[in-house]
Amino acid sequence: MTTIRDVARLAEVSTATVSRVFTSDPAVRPATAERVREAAKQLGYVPNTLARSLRQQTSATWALIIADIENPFLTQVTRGVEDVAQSAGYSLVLCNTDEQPEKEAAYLNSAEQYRVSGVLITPTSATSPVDQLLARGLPVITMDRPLRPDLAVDTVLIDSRRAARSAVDRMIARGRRQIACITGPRRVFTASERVLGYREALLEAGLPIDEQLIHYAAFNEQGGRQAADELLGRAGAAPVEAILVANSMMAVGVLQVLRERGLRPSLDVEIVVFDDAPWTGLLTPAISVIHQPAYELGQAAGKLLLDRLRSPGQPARTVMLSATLPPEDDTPPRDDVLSSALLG
Amino acid sequence: MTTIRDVARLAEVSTATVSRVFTSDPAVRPATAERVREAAKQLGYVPNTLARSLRQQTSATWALIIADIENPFLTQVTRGVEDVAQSAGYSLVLCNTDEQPEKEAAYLNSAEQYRVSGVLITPTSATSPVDQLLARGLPVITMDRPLRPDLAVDTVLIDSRRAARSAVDRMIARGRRQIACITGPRRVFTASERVLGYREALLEAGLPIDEQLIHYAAFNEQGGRQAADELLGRAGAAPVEAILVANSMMAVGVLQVLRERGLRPSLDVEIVVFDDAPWTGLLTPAISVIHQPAYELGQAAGKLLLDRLRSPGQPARTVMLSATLPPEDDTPPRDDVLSSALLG
DNA sequence: CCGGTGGATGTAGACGATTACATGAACCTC
DNA sequence: GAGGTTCATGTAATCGTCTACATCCACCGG
Repeated sequence: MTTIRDVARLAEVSTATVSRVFTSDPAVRPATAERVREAAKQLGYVPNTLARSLRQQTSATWALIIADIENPFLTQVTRGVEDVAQSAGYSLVLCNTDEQPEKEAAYLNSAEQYRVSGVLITPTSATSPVDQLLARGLPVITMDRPLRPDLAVDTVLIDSRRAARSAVDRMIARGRRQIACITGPRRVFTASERVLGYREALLEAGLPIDEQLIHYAAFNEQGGRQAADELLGRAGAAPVEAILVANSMMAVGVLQVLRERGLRPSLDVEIVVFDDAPWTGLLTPAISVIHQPAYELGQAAGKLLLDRLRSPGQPARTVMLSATLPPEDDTPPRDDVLSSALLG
Repeated sequence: MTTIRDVARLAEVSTATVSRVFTSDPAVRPATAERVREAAKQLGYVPNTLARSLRQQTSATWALIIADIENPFLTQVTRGVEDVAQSAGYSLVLCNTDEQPEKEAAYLNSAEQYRVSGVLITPTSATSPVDQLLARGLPVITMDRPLRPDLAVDTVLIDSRRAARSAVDRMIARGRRQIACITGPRRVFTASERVLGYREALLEAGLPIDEQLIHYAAFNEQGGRQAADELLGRAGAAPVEAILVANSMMAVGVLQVLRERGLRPSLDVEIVVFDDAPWTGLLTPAISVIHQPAYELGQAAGKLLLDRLRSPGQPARTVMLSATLPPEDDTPPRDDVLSSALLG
């Protein structure tokens, strides 16, 4: 590997001058700079970021720790963060925890070892071990899920409780009564939050809450499948008329089960899903979705991190984005609408 | 930041001993090691990976450069790579090129700066600038798309030409004649390869090839939508009876257009899609998919990299995985099948 | 002509770890 | 008990870069 010394020798200057050229120090005479660049090019010199970061005590890198790289919601969040990072000159190290606290702890630790300049995380739980990072003054931004309130970290959330509530309100208005909720692991904030919204809507409408209709499962297709199987397989129970599903991967599982049981989404069982996966529009009739501003969440998180890096002292901020339920169709789905849409 | 020196002082040993403890050198007496660990814990010491990598001239990190993080095929590839990396003790830096050669070049450059120990890439073209990395002896593994054959890099591919050919064979056997192909950018290997398979099938069946039926577009929903619009909007042309679509994101766009034009997938226009996105099974009737072993591709790539790190000298290898088209239903879809599946 | 000023460049000591080699103590053997 | 061996630990150089400070030189005003 060629080093700064090799370049210095060839260009007949000191290593300091070479370094100045590569850090764009204006004090170097243009002619000298040109000679250095020429030598570097000839030798194929590339600065060693490791050495630079070690010396400067900071690396222009952020760690982005997400719960599941296969979740389209989170990949969109990633895009948002990425765009902000890139435009501000930071690289991104992406870590995938798979919702496992142990993996998460390992990544938090390695973020510290790599001396990244900031960490953005969708924590697996409110008690994720970020204390040590904060104690060192390493900025942490939490996304989509809050951490313990005493930790004072910048936070970006989506108001999914309110969205869940509106969705269930609408189901009730349409006359549904046996309304179920399939959500993620209890420990995950957004999973519980969506159940809260669901409960609020029922309470406010004066409807009873049947705990049998609330299912916590893994935040993936398999989880959705399992929960739907239990929900729909209950002997002697009143038939389920609507289901609020907490994410699009679970929805795939739920819809598969409906299909296997000969139930038609929207017609026999109304389905509302968090996340607007593009395929939801392809079903006939299309199922309802709750749009979450994922890209914007990532962007907002990136900007909070930039702000904090610029002015470390300021108090922690929380940004709340809202999820939206598209305006209701005037014509509620009926069988004849289905046929015409499908056959026509 | 506490350093190895602080720990050494507190534990009353030299920095060498502390280092030995953290690199699990067995030559340290257990009692001493314990004292060191205790001191480290008390001070909250975390080794500085930057310094370690600088000294050891290698960082236990791989760069994974993928074309599109929102492509489910590639996120599955990522999972495969990740699992191999993790079990071998490597960290993964994930970079997203968005199919843009400039971004790709920037990431290749920064991989070099970070002194990663290997690079895995889905190149945006066969001429991606990996020469310099190879010249330095930095292992490069190319995935899903080959690089110039003179470069001698390890390669993992999926035989999508053959899969495309089988899919079109089947369409022909079912009596389709106006068969179209919607694929990705011409520059991308897999995009062109799928067209080749398509052509081969038509040629072999003695059918004419209509260049108007072949559309190159962006590898995303928008691209699929645009290509389908052009394809189906041609005035006075014979109606398209089948479409081979080169990935699942494009398929969403294509299916939207069909829907808008009142055409029923499978019935009016047979659709076969590369990648088995989970939602494809939810359509009625379900559309055909070509299963690509994405996770296995990632795994294979990771293993090739491990092998190469262990024995750098060996000649480059190419692993070819096969894509599979699920066995054909005995009963070709007909309207009555549709109704029973949908209503039943 | 002299002292001062400012601009371009060089010198050398960090940054935080690893590791070849040196050291010294303990133990063994004859 | 001298010499050899082994084991645990210490010393100090090194990885590649940045940067505070020193140096040198040209130029300027009086």
